[in-house]
Amino acid sequence: MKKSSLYKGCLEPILLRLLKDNGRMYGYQMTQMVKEITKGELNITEGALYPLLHKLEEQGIVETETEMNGNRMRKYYSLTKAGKKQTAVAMDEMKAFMQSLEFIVNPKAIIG
Amino acid sequence: MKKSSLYKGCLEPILLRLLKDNGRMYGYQMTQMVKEITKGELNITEGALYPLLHKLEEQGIVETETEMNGNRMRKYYSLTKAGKKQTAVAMDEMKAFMQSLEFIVNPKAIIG
DNA sequence: AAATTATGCATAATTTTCTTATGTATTTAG
DNA sequence: CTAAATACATAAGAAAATTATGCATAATTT
Repeated sequence: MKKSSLYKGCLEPILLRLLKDNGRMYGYQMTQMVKEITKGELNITEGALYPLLHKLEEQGIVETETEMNGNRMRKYYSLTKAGKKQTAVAMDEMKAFMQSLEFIVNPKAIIG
Repeated sequence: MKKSSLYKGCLEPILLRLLKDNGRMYGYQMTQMVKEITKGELNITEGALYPLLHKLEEQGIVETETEMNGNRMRKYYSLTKAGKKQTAVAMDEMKAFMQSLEFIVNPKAIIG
């Protein structure tokens, strides 16, 4: 098993958390921030990131603004009103998920 | 996003933890125990469980003994020596994974 | 000055991992 | 006596990632 396979399925809540905390971010920035926060544990690949961001935009969860930084394009993403509601739900689900997996890292938790 | 998608990639460490703690288990028993531990949060489907168990056996991580319980078959799985080593590694990875995702459920953790 | 790395987006092909559906068979509960 | 639970297995399909590829500019290294 690849270590990275653990993150499968968690990318969406990760992105929602970033946008919730930082308001407005562009894709590359998200990859760098996650790398920093997780101390290199998680490196989001572009092939996973961009298609997901596009899906979230289609679903009306995020909206975009494209800006030029010198000659380079940046596409900024931010949560819509609906996206903020969805994020709250996702955070609750994530919390429940983490708690239900506690027994793996701390098996004694199920005894006491 | 389906709630259950969060668990993607986590099934293998879950099974390894169960076998580590309980020594010897059969498939159906694993599904029931996980359902109980997670208070119904996680229901392992047979289509995910059995193929994975077979893969782990091929890889020499688990070994099996088939027993008859009345007229019904039970296929018991237990960790091999190599499987125990692999489990220790997997538990460490799982711990790192959970910690690196802490910021999602508890964003203030990255400040203090 | 040239080459490499970093920044920044995007998509296609493939793989991994799961869900859903199907199949077989015995036991228990209503 | 029928439905649900127990117990295994596999195939078809979907979901979500990795890997590979492509384009382009900026900064850094050699």
